[in-house]
Amino acid sequence: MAHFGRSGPPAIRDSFSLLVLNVSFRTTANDLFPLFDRCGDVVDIHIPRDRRTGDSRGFAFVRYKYEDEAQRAVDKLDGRRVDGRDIMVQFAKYGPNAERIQKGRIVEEIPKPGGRPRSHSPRPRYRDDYRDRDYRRRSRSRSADRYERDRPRDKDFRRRSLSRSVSPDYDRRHSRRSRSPARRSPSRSRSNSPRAATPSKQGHHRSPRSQSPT
DNA sequence: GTTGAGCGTT
Repeated sequence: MAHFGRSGPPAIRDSFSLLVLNVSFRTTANDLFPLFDRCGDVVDIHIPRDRRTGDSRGFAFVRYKYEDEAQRAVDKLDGRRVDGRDIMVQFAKYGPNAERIQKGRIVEEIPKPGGRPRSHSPRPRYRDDYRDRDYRRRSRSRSADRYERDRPRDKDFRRRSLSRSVSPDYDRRHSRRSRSPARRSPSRSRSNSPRAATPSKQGHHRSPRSQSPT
């Protein structure tokens, strides 16, 4: 019943795949079940989720028993407002079973048990195309934008950064032993760095006594 | 806490 995608797709011999788009990210299969179930017998509902976060991608797949019900749902639930968003119901075109789907009708051939052809498998070679599933960049949103940022490829840069960190550190310790350890503005120590100090901070200083007690 | 064109099994 409400356990969709738990034990995999049940009896997909004859079913119609419907694609529901424009659904809210919070919408779940259980939320669409009562809605689509009213249009007919829903065989199964699957909502693709992200492997990283696990959140819904914003669309779901609904399988009906008959095309009549599927078509009805497309005409009835299509444009329906769900969770505050207008969903779009349409027949699934692509998918793992799309090759065997005709207008939404899954004409999957059932392998006959015991009747295994010993001659030669119709598969010349194994399907190593699994890697081809590079999972197209569907997340063209904030997530992608953030990752699109220029990443530091220069490893030397990182190393140099580390080395540079050591120099001032040594100077600071040395200076501390030689000079007065206390009462030393951090900004002054910074000036000791081999690199030219940036006097850009010498604008104007406000009174330190902002809240002086009376 | 956010986002929004499309096509699916963790």
